[in-house]
Amino acid sequence: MANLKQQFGARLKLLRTQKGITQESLAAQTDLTIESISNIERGIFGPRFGNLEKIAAVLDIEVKQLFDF
Amino acid sequence: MANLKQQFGARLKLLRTQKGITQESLAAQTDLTIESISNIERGIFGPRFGNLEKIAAVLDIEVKQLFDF
DNA sequence: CTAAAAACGAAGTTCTACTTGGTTTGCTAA
DNA sequence: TTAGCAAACCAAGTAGAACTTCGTTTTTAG
Repeated sequence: MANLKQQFGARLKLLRTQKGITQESLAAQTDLTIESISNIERGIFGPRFGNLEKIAAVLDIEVKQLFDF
Repeated sequence: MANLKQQFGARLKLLRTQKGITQESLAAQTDLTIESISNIERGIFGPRFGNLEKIAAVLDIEVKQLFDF
């Protein structure tokens, strides 16, 4: 796969769907918009460190697992 | 340890020193300034995804290892 | 079929990574 | 002592990516 953003996005999408939660739910719990979650999952941009923490917390995983690909 | 930036910075510093390379050398190879590397290692800010890739490449490790703490 | 979930686009805003320039501290060795 | 290197530190400015908003379209699931 091309770049880190895309790999990260695909990994996030997988982990999110495995948890059975929607983009909307993840957005609400991270104080992001659904569009931002969508953009992150599609590799349009990578989240900031603060949001990395929030995302991992909502998914109840460690940050490093988001990069485990 | 407090937050992700600080944990990441400490981890980066450890991996860099283990490789025996200076902040200046890392900065040059990543097209960042030495001050930016210093700020990252001190947890002042977290690098963008593009620079995450560069840093991991210079250290010859996978990105996830930078979050392995 | 239909409704929900998500992709997608464009344009604007906000945030913070990153820079620049400089001073200071700590370490090591001559 | 002195020199020299590595890195901490600080303040202020810039750049650009993250993030938003609004709207439309497509995909997926029931």
